[in-house]
Amino acid sequence: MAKTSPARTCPVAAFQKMISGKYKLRIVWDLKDGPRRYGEIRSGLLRGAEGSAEITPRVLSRELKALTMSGLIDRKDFGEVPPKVEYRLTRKGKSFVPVVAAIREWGERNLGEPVLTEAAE
Amino acid sequence: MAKTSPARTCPVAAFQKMISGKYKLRIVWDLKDGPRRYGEIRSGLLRGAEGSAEITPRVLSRELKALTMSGLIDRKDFGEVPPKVEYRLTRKGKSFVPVVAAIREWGERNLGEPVLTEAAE
DNA sequence: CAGCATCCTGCGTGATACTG
DNA sequence: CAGTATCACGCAGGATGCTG
Repeated sequence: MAKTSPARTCPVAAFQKMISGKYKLRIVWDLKDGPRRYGEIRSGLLRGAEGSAEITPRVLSRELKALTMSGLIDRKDFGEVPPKVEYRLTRKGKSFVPVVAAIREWGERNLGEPVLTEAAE
Repeated sequence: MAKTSPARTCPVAAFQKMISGKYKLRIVWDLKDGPRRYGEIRSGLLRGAEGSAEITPRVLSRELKALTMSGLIDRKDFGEVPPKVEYRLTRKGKSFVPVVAAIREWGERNLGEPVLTEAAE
């Protein structure tokens, strides 16, 4: 459906869809320091979260696959046993890091504290 | 800082939670130009989306309430009939606009095109 | 006009178990 | 180690109808 439709799927909506999922953003952030293996990502996510119990392989796998299909990360399978797979940011993924950084920065400044609504209530 | 704060609810996770919902980001973006009435927001969201059919009052209402409770927007009820309610960004909400801007900018640059996964790297 | 009440459905996510 | 398969469930979110 090429369509002539000029209505460009609202970038924000597309973004929402791309990062939908509880771990995608954190995975990207985790990979900014370099390639990581499946298990490392998993452990990393666990360390970062105090609330999450465990990330099931099914979920993590899905997130990674989605990120790969979004073109943010790249999967490198070393083949052979024992299995070794590394995930790394693509160029697109790297270009996305600053955005995540902005999000984190803002979040740290405004979400760390218990919502101090300056005039609310 | 109450708590020992070793595991600070990951800002990214908090962010995700805050903007969870299909319209929150777009509502914030819409309000950056100034206060808007309920109906205006609704129409605005419809214009911006080519895919969304209609936003049900139930959903929009919920999003607005959530944003209000997050401290991003402020609800001003003019009372009296006919009902007139305006929503506007709080200081916190305004500080969030640049982040959304970054998201949009990145999205426009990278999500408008059909994912050209650069094989090379 | 700006909502709320009710019903219904798909999907994201967690738990558990198994495999190459 | 790095996944896949199956089951189950909560909840976001759409449809409809009603109200102050």
